[in-house]
Amino acid sequence: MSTIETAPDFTVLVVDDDHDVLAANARFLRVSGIDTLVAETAESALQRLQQHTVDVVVTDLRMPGCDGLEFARQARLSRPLMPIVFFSGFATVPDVVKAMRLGAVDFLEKPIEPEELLLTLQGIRDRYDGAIAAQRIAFGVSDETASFKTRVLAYEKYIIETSLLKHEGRISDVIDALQINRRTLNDKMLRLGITRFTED
Amino acid sequence: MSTIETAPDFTVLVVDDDHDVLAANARFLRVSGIDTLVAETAESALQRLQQHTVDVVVTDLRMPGCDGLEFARQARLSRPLMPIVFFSGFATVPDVVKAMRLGAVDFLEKPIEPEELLLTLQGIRDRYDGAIAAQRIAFGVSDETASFKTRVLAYEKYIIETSLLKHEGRISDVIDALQINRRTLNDKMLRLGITRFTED
DNA sequence: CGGTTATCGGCAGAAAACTGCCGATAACCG
DNA sequence: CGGTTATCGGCAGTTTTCTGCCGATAACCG
Repeated sequence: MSTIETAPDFTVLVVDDDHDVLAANARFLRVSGIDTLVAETAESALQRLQQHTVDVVVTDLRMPGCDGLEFARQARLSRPLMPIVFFSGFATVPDVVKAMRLGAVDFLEKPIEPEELLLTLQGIRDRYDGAIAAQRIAFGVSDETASFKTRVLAYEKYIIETSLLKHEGRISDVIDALQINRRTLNDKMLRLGITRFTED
Repeated sequence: MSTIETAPDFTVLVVDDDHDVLAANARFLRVSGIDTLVAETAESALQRLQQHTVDVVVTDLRMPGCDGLEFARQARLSRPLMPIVFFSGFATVPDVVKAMRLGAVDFLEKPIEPEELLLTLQGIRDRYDGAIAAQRIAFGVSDETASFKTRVLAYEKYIIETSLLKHEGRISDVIDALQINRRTLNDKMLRLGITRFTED
C-alpha cells in the first residue's frame, strides 16, 4: 500500500517455460510499447507479482512443475481481479472451462501470433482499463476494511465512469448502454460525485 | 446441512433440438429427482422461462436458427444471474471462451453422459460457487452488454460468495466483515440464489 | 433433559431508491 | 431570432430495500 502511484503504465507479465518463444514475444511486446516482465517458472512469476505492479498476466497452461492453473490460483490470492490470459497448444474443453472459471479473460492457442497477443493485450488495456482501477477501488481499498455498501457504491461509480469514458461523456449513450433510467443515473452521479468532465 | 430436508424445488430447463436425446436426458433427470422442463427451440425455451421458475438452464451451443449464445443472452435479460450450462459436440476453444464469458458455469461435451449431467446439476444445486461467473458478468471484458442492475447484482453476489468462502461459510463472520445487517444479508442471499456450502 | 449458539424467515414500519412529469438551462443551427 | 437537441434538477407517487423484533429450527454440550 505504499506509494506505487506515478505508474499509469501498462505492465504485462508473460510466463512461459520455452525460453526462446518467451524472449521473442517479450521483445515484440516491448517494441510495441508495452512494459513486459518475463518469468520462466511459476515460482519466479509469483515473485515478480510481489515485486511489481502487474496489470495483466499471460501464462502457458502447461508448464513443468507447477501448471498454469495452479499458478493462477496462487496469483489470485494476492490479485483477485487481475486479468489472466492463458495459452496452450493442446487445450481440451475442460482445460478452457477450468481456466475461465479461474477468471481468465481469454484463452489463446499455440503457436501464438505476436500480433494476436498484442491485440489481445491492447483490448484488455482499453476495455479493462476501468476494471484495473476497480480492482484498486473495490478490492484494493477493501481488504477487509470496506463494507459491503462501500464496495457496491465504488463499483457503481466505476461502472458509470467507465461507461462515460467509453461513450465520450454522452449521457444518452450511457443510458442506452447501461439500461438505466435517466433520472436514476443523474441521481447516482450526483450521489457518487461523478462529473462528466474529468481529467483527459 | 448435509442433506436437503426441506427439498427446495430445483427445476432445470434442458434445451436441445435433438428430440430423442432430449427426451432421454429429461427422463433420466426426472427419475433422479430433478424437476425437468424441456424445449426444442430457443423460442419455446424463452417462453418456458417466463412461465416457470427455473434454477438452471442446460442448452446446446449449436441449434438451428437461434444459437445457444444468443439464447443465453436473451435469457439473461429476464434472469440475470441464472446458471447456464452449455454443451456441444464440436466446440472450439473460442466457442468455450465465449460461452464462459457469457457467464456459463460449465461446458459439457457431446455425447452427454446422463450421469455426468446429473452430477453437474447436483453440483450446481448443492455447492455451486457462482462467484466467478458473477465476476465475469460484473467485470465482463467482452462485448457483452449487461445492464447496470445486472452488473451490480453480479458484483454483490461475487462479494458475498467470496466472503462466504473466505470465512468458510460462517454467516456471523460475513456479517462482521461486510458490515451488513443480518436480515439484509439473508434476503440478498435468497434473492441472488446463494446457498451456503458445507465445510470443505 | 435444559441451555447455548448459530442460523433462518415472517412481518411491518422506516428508509431509500426508482421513475414519470414538468420546467429550466445551455449549446447549436439555420 | 426561433427551433432543436441534450442535459439537469425539483417534485411526488410508487416500488423496493433495509432493519428491528419475534419466534422457529437445528446442532451441540453438559
